[in-house]
Amino acid sequence: MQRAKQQSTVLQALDEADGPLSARELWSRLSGTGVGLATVYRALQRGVEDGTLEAVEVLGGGVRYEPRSREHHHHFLCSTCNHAFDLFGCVEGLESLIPAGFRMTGHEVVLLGTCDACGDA
Amino acid sequence: MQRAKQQSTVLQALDEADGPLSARELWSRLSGTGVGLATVYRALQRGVEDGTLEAVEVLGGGVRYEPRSREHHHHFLCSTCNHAFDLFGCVEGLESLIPAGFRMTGHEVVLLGTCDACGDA
DNA sequence: CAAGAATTGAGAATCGATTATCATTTCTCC
DNA sequence: GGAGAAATGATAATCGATTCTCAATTCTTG
Repeated sequence: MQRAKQQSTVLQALDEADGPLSARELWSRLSGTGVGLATVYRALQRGVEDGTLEAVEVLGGGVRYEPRSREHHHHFLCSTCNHAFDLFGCVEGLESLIPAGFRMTGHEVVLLGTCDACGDA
Repeated sequence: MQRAKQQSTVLQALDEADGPLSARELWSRLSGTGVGLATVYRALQRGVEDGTLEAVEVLGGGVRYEPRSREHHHHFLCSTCNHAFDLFGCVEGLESLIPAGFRMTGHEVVLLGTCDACGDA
């Protein structure tokens, strides 16, 4: 098998995903390419270091990674397949929740439910 | 030390907290009472089983627990002390984010920033 | 107070996720 | 083509969180 290009294979697979992927999710999408799990972790780590990738924590599945190039967005977590999908758009009224004395620097929104594919069943 | 009442000590400490606590956070608040970490886990597990407690995942700190009696609310995570605070109120416009074919059953909102105490520094 | 059941704390064991190691392979630059 | 640097895959080691084990303690019921 071809080597020394495995990391770009990993990053490309992440780019093509419809949401943030965990190391294992990403690895399973690469089965057949011979890429090792260690290489997946290496590619992710390097991506985070050089600012290409961002580590995000959605829910129920540890850390997931996505390209930092994506615009501000949130996620939908399917409780059946446990996959996180990107959602575009944002919400209103967050400021009203902040208690006095607290300073807000960011926010995360996660919608839960069943995705299109899992809802058919 | 007194025994056989340790579990209620644990649950009481959780009731008095201003947000969901992880097993370790809860345990550290009980230092001096002689309660063991295993007992904290036992109390939490039992609480979840009988429906008194709810396990919630906020961000950056694994599973936290809170009494199920609390009304619908969200959380503020202080990036300095890593403590999660309850927030009351909710947000608008969540439905508009859902893609076609997806069904939403719930949502989580986490605001990030610095809390009152940490912001003073 | 006695007997058996339940609770407890300490530490060992387990589990999953991530990182480190190492021999091999591939790449780069001459 | 050759030498040294970098990348790779398999697997061992590590790490933190949680669960399990077990002997000692406490509770309950009479």
